[in-house]
Amino acid sequence: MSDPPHSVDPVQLGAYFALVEVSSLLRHAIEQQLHDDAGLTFVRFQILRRLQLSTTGSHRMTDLADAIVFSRSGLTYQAGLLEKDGLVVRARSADDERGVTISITDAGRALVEAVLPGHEEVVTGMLFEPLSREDARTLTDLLEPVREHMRAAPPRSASSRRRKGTST
Amino acid sequence: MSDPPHSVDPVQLGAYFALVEVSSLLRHAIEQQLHDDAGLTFVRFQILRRLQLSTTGSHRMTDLADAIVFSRSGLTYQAGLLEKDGLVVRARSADDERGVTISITDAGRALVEAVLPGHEEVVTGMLFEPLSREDARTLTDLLEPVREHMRAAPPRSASSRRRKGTST
DNA sequence: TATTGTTATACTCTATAACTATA
DNA sequence: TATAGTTATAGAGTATAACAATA
Repeated sequence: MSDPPHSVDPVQLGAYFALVEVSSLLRHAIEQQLHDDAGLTFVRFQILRRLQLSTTGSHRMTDLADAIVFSRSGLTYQAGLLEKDGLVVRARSADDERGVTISITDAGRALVEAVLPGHEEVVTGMLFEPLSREDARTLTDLLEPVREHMRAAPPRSASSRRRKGTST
Repeated sequence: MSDPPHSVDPVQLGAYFALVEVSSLLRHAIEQQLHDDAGLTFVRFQILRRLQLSTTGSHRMTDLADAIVFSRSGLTYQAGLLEKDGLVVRARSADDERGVTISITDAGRALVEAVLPGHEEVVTGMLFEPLSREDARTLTDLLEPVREHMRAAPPRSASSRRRKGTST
């Protein structure tokens, strides 16, 4: 019972548990702050933030879905909510008539700007209070390769469609 | 426009983004593996794992809810599902007649044991492939204080029973 | 009176499959 | 035929508030 065939590195296990717990607690706190301050969910905030960080303020729907690990229909749903509030706009892509380009509006930018301070306050207070700046850098250095590694493996939102009816 | 009143440490910001993205991607992958291999959600798996790790194989409901950052009603719901499948049992606490003690069953332990290898495979493959053992230890060393710090702050989910040392 | 856990409810979110249109 | 996005649908999960029982 306590000696299963799979010998796990306890160090890894500890890191994994800590990561899960920390991100879970952080996520909860963020979710609440965003909700209270701007009526935003974390998902919608992420969408807005991604758009805002983009040079063009725009993204292709599928790309965005991939970036946030979402099904396309899920993104359509969230985009609909954001659009209804005037925070984003959708339009057919210029280069590809099949595509849809979602763009952040001025109101969207303003909202992000308005929430950011409180958002960062939560993040700073919860995540970085016990960490030095150097620690933060170390954390990034550790997680950045992991992120790239995870992104390299393609759990794409589009792949689900491909693997499905493709008996051909 | 590029000089808002809130000056954020870009290093911290990077660490935060990386953490969010990594944990999100990891969570998705885990969720899928647990579902495919055992029909478990991440939340239910966490409940079982917590119980299994406990010396007694048991926990008080509220304690468990706190541990997993859940509302008590949410835990009641999940516990109901687990109990229906014979993976846990609930009984009135011996010392406190108001309380309920939830315990993992043999079937529950067996299921956890059965899923663990695949689970760890996912975690190892996604999270630790780009990390050395030393990196993993560093990661833990960074996140452990954060976890404790977060735990020290009053959890929002437990607001209804927040009278710890406050007021009165 | 405060706390524990459950219930009832209402709501949000997510994924799947079918559908339209473009490539 | 394959891809991009939407829609319809259906199910799961969560929190809140009211409630019963115990401290």
